[in-house]
Amino acid sequence: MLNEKTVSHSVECDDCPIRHRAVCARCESDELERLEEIKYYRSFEAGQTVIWSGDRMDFVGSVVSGIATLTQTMEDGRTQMVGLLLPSDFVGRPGRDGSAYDVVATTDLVMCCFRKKPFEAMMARTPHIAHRLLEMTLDELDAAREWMLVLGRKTAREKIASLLTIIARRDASLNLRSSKGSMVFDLPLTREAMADYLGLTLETVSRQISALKRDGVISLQGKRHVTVPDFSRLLEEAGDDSDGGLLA
Amino acid sequence: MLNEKTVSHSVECDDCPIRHRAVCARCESDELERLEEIKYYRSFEAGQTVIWSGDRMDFVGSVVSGIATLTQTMEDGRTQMVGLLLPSDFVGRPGRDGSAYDVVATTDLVMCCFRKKPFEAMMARTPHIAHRLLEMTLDELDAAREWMLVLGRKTAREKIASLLTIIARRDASLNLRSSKGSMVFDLPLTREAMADYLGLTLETVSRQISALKRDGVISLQGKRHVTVPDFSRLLEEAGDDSDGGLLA
DNA sequence: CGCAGAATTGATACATCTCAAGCTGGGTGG
DNA sequence: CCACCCAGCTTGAGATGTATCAATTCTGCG
Repeated sequence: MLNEKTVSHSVECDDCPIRHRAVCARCESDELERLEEIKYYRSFEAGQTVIWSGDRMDFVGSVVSGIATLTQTMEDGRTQMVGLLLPSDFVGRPGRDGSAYDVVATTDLVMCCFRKKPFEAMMARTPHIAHRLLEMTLDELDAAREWMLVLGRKTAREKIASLLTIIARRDASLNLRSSKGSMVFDLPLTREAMADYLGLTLETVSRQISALKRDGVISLQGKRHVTVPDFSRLLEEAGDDSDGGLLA
Repeated sequence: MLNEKTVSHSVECDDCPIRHRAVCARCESDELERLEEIKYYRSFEAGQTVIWSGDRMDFVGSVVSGIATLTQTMEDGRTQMVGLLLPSDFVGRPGRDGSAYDVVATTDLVMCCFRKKPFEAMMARTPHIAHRLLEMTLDELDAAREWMLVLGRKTAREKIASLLTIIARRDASLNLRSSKGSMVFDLPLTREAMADYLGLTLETVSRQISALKRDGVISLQGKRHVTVPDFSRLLEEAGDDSDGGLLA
């Protein structure tokens, strides 16, 4: 069942789709060359677990393409998603051996990996990498705190709307199509995964999506393809104050 | 009403209570000297707001003594605490101008501050600081994700128990008294602040504390002083699997 | 002493969960 | 090519945990 592959054919960093967003974004060409020497690719199929919580983790890496999730699970099975990893996001923690979370590929996934030791050594003498990693970590911390507000204080309907705005925004920033108000995108998550993200049950997720559809806030083509006729309306539903920056 | 003071008398870094835990922990003595030149102290009274969300923030700093909270507020007043700042914790984000959160002193508070520009410059040429800040940020991110599980999936009783374990642990790691199973500490938060931390109402917090008292999980002397006769029992109530590391 | 902020307790309302039944659509084997 | 199957999803009815509204009771302090 383990269909993970280590891809050996080398891809040039210069042609890499996440060249300017990932942990290597600030690297000069000579630094990139050294990274190129120690990097390797791994691919995973949709549904595969990349790392188990508690497992020893001897590598770090960036998502090149596809989507993965970070989840925590309690003994009795309750699970909470704590992170959604999109292309350019970083996985792993320099200076720690085990993973604190399960990392699961929700779509087919390609990662650009480094064994931890060489990466740490590289980081120690390459401030560009350390600084970029700090910046990315601070962004993730902000996102996590934003999410704490969603989890702690928003209603089910607001939670769904919040998730939709986030996916819509991320999608827009990747694909650069902001067709004036009307946005279209695919949900990369099952209802159950959305529930785990939002601290809800999948039934409640389904009901609230139906409700938003009934109220004309969104429309669906199939179960995953979403159209948002009026983004500011969606923002209102999410309880977000600012209608600010479509492409923040 | 603004009773904040800038304390001018200089305190030696060598004698600083957070010397070995704060962002400066890894600094050599020459680096410390340069930090000493640009640092200044500010104190705040209990209840005072240190920074308003959205405000321009021209400094960063560390909590030297006292406790502060990081909170987010929605238009309609719903509030979620997203961070609890104890001595040695860092406030502010290099590379960003405004604060995303309200920072409020819940007790009298002393902070060791740096104007942002000089600090950023210092950071750029002092890897010890940048690395320590990365490490601290990663720790905060882990804590935030842990908290997402609490907010999203735990019951009110488990939330209270979780908060108590966290406070107990932090208190123990500061004061180094682990009198074999029986732990004693003060709650640094009002019921309302606890509610804001846990995504509950203050009434529910009060009820669950009463329930834990009734069930012998904790006992109270006054409203703030807590005794935990059996810490592992409290951990069970929190829904945490491991009874692991009292002083992790 | 008496006031004010903090906390407790009670009664009821309501949002979300739980349990259960059906639906839908895409893939597979006969 | 059709029938079936199954994961993913939707919808319903009832149970339950927490919020809400309201009334007291503490506790420290001027």
